[in-house]
Parts: sequence; C-alpha cells; structure tokens
Amino acid sequence: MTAAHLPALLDPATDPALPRRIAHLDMDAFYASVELLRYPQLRGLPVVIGGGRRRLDEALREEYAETPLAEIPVRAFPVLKDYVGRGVITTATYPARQFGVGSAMGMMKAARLCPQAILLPVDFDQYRQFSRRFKAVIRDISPLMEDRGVDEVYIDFTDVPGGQREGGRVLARLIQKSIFDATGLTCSVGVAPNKLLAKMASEFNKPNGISVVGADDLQALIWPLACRKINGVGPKADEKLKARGIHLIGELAARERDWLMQTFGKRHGAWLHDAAWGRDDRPVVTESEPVSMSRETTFDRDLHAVQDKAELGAVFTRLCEQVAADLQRKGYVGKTIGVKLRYDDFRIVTRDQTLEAWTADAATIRQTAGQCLKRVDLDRRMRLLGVRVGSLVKTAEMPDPASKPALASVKRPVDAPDLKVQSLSLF
DNA sequence: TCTGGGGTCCTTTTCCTT
DNA sequence: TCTGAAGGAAAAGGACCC
Repeated sequence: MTAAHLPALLDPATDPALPRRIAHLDMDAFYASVELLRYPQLRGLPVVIGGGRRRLDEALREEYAETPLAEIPVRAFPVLKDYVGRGVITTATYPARQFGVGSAMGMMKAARLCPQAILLPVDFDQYRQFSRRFKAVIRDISPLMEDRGVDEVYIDFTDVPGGQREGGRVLARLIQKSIFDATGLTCSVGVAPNKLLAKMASEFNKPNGISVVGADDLQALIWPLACRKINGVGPKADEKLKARGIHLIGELAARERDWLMQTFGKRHGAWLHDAAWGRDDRPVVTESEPVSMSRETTFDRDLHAVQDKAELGAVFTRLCEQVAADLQRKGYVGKTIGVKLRYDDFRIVTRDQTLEAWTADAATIRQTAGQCLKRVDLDRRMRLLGVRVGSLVKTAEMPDPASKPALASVKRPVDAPDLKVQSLSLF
C-alpha cells in the first residue's frame, strides 16, 4: 500500500482542518545588536554603523591587537566628526537616534547632528555568521523556513508539532528563547494566516515581542495602519494613494476593486485590494536560485571617462573580476552581461547584452561589459559603476551548448548613439 | 554636504520574425 | 510587394526590499 492509497485526511500535511500559521521573524536592530555583543562597552552610547569602504577601525585593531574587543577603551573608538568622505549611515543605535541620526542619512549630515557618535564600519561577514546561526536554530525547530535576507525569515508553523498551540504563540516563544540562548540576540515574531499579515504583525510588539493576528483582527489591527505599512507599498505608491485621499489601509479596503484596477493598473490594483483585505496565498518558499549577481561601487569623487581613464578602467576590471569570482565560488554561469552607471546628477542608466554561451569568465565579462559601456554617454561625470551578470544557471546544470536557441540572431545593440567618446575606445 | 550595495520583480519599449 | 497584426525575446527603466 503506497501513500497514495491512504485517505487524504490521515496525511497531516494535507489535513484541511489545520489553519495556516505563518510566522514572520524579524531580528531586533540586527547589525547594532551584533556590534554591541562584540563591544559591550558601547551600550548606551550613540553608535552609528556605516561608512562603507573606509575601515576606520583598522588603526584601532592594530593598536589593540592583543586586547579583547570588550576591553578596548571607549575613547579609542573613531567618532563621526573625524570621518571624511561620502557614504550613508546604515543604522544607528537608539541613543544616536535621539540626535536625529537615522538610516540612509548622509555621513556629513549625521556628523553635524551628533559629532561625538562612535562610528563602526559595516561588517557583513560578522552579520552573515550570526545570520547563519539563528537560521540554523529556527530550522532545527521548524524546517519550513523562507530566507528573506540577513535578519528576516518566514516560517510555516502549520504542520509543526505545537505550531497550533495558542495560535502559534507557544512555538514562537520557543524559537525566541532558543535564538537568544544560542546567539544572545532578540527578535520579534508575528504569527498570522499568511505572510502579508505576519509581516505586519511582527512589528506590533518590538523588541522581543510576539503578536498573533487572526483573520478577524483585520478591522481592529490592520485597517488603522498607514498604507505604507503594507509590504510592497513603497514611497511612490504611497504618494499616489495619498493624492487620492487614501492614507489608511481601511480607506484602501473601502475602495471599489474595479476603481483600484483602473487607477493602479489591473494587476497592481487587484493586489492592493487583496492586501487591504488581508488576502495573500503566497507559500513559504524554502529554496530559490539566484537570478543575477552584481558588483557596484561608488567612487570617492565623481570620475570622468577621459580625465580619469586609468582609474576608471582599473575599477571596471576589478568589478568584473569580483563578479566572476562570486559566480565561480557559488557555482553559477550567466549569459546576460550588463553595466550600470550613476551620473553625477544621480540619473541611472543600464545597458546589457546577452551572449550565446554561458560564462563566469572575468575576461569575457569584462569584454562584453566594455561593449555595453560603449553605448552610454561617457561625457558626463559618474559617481557609480556596476557590473551585473544575469540569466544564471548552476554550472553543473548548464544546458548543452548544442541546445541553445537556434541561430540566436546576433543582435545589434538597440541604441548605439554616435558618441565621439567612442573613438577614444576606453573600454 | 547630500543620498550604499545587492538583490527581485514588473512594465514598457524596441526589435525581429512570421 | 506592401502593410499590419501578433507575439516572443531582449533591453531599459523603475519600484521596492533588506
């Protein structure tokens, strides 16, 4: 007798009696909390994390190479007012926020608001390590987990033993405690019938909180919130909604579905309506393949294709090598190569080109990306340059070259403005 | 004095072919 | 031979997220 012969009701995975319990787990102030674990002497002080490439703590590391991190005196840390250059704040601790300093703020502005704030560089390797640890803890308890970046996950509690108790609260508590025991970090959890509501719920009770939202809580808990709280409504959509007098999710829910579809487009309008009514049937996706990989960098000063040819060329080559190394290390090849530029006026342009064969080779990427670069205006100064490889497949699963689309018409670049700069053949 | 880096997904435009 | 519709693929841009 095979599983297929068993009555469906005996299979817990398909038991229709179990209500969906989807959890969204969000680590509390993740980067700052990790840094404070390493440097507990900074607790209670204004600390800002950011600054990108400049490792202001390098001198500190050298001078105190023999000292445990937690014993480095506070006065030895670099402060914001000594920072020179571009960059933004990635995150700030609560004491720093009291000075008006916040995420995405320019470093120079932050330095004026709170010059004495301690400045730590972003240490992604460190955050990734902690990320792996807390996710391992979760998967041990509840294996259906969807990765949503370094500090967030969705978890499907529905069929996990104990996942239904108190609407999911018991399991959420267990996960919280296990993560804290393993890492010293706290998190907030929202449990709801779907991802959309779970995501909103996890914000209700921060930090270190749990909240359970049911379908019948829609009116009381969700409708009074600003539309911007819907995951997927960004600044643009919010503006557009506000312009039509829609500020709260409840106001959005009150609009006719047809009107929303006319105003925001069929698909987007229908989605907005569903979201306002708490409807979302997206599954928790436990694995996914990357679609593209890229490297980009903002220069210390704006560069010009002619005046700064050597510098730009070197950066460009390095970006290509980095993407190639990323692809090779992770075992992917791609066939769409592209460049991205941000001009000094912040305009962004992209160009890409699809090859006939998959590649992860730095020279091939550099050559193709160079072709793309010839199709953009190189008269303007630029502040950012990026290289991207898309249409990825796993190296091991690379389709037989013979099976590639027949006679993939060698396409001429779509727009190749006749730029004088081309004759300089920079790239 | 501004405004990072690495992604995903969607829409529109353009081109090519039938 | 000309024209136009239809549809796919690629390219470009934009919104959004962490």
